[in-house]
Amino acid sequence: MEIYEELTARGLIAQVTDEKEIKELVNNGDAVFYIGFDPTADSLHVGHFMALCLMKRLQMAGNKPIALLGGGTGMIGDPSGKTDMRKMMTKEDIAHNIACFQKQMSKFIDFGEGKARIVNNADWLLNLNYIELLRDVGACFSVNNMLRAECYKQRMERGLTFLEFNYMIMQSYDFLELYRNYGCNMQFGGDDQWSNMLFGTELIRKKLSKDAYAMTINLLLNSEGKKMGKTVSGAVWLDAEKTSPYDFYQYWRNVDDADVLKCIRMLTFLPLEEIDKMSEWEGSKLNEAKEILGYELTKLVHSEEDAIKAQEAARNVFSSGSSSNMPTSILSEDDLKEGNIDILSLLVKSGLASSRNEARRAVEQGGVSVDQEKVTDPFKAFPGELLKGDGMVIKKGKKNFKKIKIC
RNA sequence: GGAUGGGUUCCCGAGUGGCCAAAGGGGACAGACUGUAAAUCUGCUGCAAAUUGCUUCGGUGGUUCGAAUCCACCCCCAUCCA
Repeated sequence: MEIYEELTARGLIAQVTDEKEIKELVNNGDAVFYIGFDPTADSLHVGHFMALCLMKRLQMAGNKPIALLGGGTGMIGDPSGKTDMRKMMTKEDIAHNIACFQKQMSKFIDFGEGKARIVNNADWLLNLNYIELLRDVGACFSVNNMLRAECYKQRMERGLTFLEFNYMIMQSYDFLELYRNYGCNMQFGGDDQWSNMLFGTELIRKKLSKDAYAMTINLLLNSEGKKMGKTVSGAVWLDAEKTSPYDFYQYWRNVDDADVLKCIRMLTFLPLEEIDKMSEWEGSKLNEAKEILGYELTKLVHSEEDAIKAQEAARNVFSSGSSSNMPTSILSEDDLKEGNIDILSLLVKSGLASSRNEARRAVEQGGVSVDQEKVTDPFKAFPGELLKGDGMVIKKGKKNFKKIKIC
């Protein structure tokens, strides 16, 4: 199966400007394509991961990827798909985020000589002259057309600043610039980027009378139509410091039944035949598919070792209650009061509860146990001795475990 | 610049002098049921402490025994007019 067909079969492709041309380019390995990454945080997240996978798949098929870091566009902020104005980032933030992105990306993509490229649009955007730019490319944009673009519709209701309105122009200019300098003939991006990308191809046509192509990938949505990779506390990060491999594994281990297969298909590199077999699985058998999903992704993002550890920790905790590889909190003697520690402090210090009130609630509602024994008295205290050596295991709710030790 | 309507707890949204830590819904959390799923039902949802105290309703001042609520000024958002 050729690469384009595989991408389609995995449900990745959303929209393309010219299917026939793109199929040919990509399958022959003739595409020089770019994907833009806006440095809005100091770590990549699952959404970026999809883009990186796509990059990798296409690279393996002989195409040349360019990762474009938005050091310049980041100064503006993309309004697409956002309901509110973005917070403006400082130059320092952006530079820091870019450095973090670069590091993480090189884990996935081989940026060796002639294989792939990483560029920063700050290099050409920051020194643009306003009047020159207006005369040069501003004349190629019809405001009427821009306002019709889907990505602005929502913002027309809630407010859109001129700053953000210009994002599309900058992104189009990027494409033009990459076409000129690196022969970049294709742009990929999330489906929410579609209109921005179209304007880029149009700009190239107007300025250079050349054809360039655009293709979007489906956003990873769950069965309720919400973006995946988000939790209440924020995104699921690829950085182990921000989302531990265990939590990362657990996120995927816990996806809805309805979403497992889609995730496996879109995010993992497992062969399609194997995935097709799984689609027969039903009921609790799907739990196996979830394990596979968690394992595969943790392996890709972190390492095989982390994946094994996370899987074992999860299995131990949920079946046998054994505590090996369990996430651990280390306390110090200072956390003890007269040699003891009370249950509420344990919950708070281990991070299982964010306040003593919350901890109290959990205890009172029967949701807490220590070393397999339910604790219902919020004043219960434990001697510090128990924390020495192997420590003790504290559980809040069904899925939150922590081993606690002292040293 | 002018007119009008707004800014309430994680979100939406009620509250127009004391009975307000603030209705209702959503979400989150906990319990039951399960498969670490979904749906459903129940509890719970500012912080700390055993009957209490403290902080919160865009900001700053003021009136009052008492302010989310009244007054003044300011900031922000939306709509219409320029």
